[in-house]
Amino acid sequence: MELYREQGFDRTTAAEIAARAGVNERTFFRHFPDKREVLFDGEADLRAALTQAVAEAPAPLQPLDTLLWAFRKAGRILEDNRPFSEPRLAVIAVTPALRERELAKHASLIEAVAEALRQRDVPDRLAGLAAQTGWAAFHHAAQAWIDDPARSLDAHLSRAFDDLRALSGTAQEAKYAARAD
Amino acid sequence: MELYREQGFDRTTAAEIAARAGVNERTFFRHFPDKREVLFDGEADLRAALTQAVAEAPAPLQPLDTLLWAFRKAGRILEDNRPFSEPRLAVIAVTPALRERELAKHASLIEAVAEALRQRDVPDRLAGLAAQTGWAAFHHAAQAWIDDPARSLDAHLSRAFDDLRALSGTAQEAKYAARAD
DNA sequence: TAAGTAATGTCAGTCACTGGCGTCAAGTAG
DNA sequence: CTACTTGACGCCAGTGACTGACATTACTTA
Repeated sequence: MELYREQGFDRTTAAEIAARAGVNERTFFRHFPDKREVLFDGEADLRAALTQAVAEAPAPLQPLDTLLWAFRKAGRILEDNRPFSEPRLAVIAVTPALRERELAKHASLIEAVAEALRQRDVPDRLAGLAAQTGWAAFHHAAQAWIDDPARSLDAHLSRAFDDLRALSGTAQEAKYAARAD
Repeated sequence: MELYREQGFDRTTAAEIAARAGVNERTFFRHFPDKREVLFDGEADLRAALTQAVAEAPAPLQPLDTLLWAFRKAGRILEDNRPFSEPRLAVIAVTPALRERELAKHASLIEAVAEALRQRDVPDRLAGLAAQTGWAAFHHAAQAWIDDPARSLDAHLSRAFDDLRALSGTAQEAKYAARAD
């Protein structure tokens, strides 16, 4: 992170990172499959938290409500990690190669969430769609929360999921949801 | 494509591709920024078709209906290109590096669609969410269409968007939508 | 403490990609 | 028709991400 922030991702070599960490370059590549992966280490935690939260959600909830519940719960990880994830996201945002990897990670998380939904007897076809849709809302909320930390992540989540529902509703509902911030 | 299909993406070098095309390796990299990009050349066409279709959609439509309309229209490009895109997708599917790039392309298309929606006065916050959500449905439909070409792409699209609506509906609606295939 | 195992260092090699430079072909102005 | 520009291509050398093979060191455990 230090190096990536100082000189940018593209201009820091794997050898530099290894040196800064006090190890050999070869050793670096034994810990991380590639240069990008360094920034996506906590992903396993988030995945575990998410799938577990989906599994633990109250039984009678609808797919999207299940996801909202799960995202609220897993969101605490984000809130706790904000000091770390903020510079991290800044680096990712300005590096196309890292954005690609981020999207791949998200896709993998979405698939895990979809699978967790299927375990809850959400119909197969709906599970994938619900996971992607819910994730989109989650992602929007997280982005809004980064830009505007004054509100809680939960508040941003509620709004994003309301927007989602408004999308499938009537014109009036959609416009209403848009007007109320 | 020949080489990627014969020996896989990872095991074909840029030099081989260049040789097969009868040019120098350096020339290859002057035409494509990198090895992956070769498989994503038609993207500009799809983007143009999509944004134009969104712009041309009947005025009174809701965001998601606008997208359904646009995807139907742009879907013809897919139908016409099926012989090309089928082996292409097969190669992408088995190569993580290519899947990453595909996700990046999709993200870029989604952003273009979102922008097209904003041009139609879809509220800012809703546009991004609608684009991602609609794209998810489109993608599911396209995938289903690849797996089951018996039905038309339009039919798959209708079903996917119905699923989408069912997600925001009541439990009964969702289960009903799932039962009807 | 000795044997075994896992982590690290060293070295050489492959390959994607880049900058610099010379060549050659196709205009284009005069 | 000629001089001049422009653009596509080939050639060469270099950087840097990774990888495999093997030696070495650190750590466990009997």
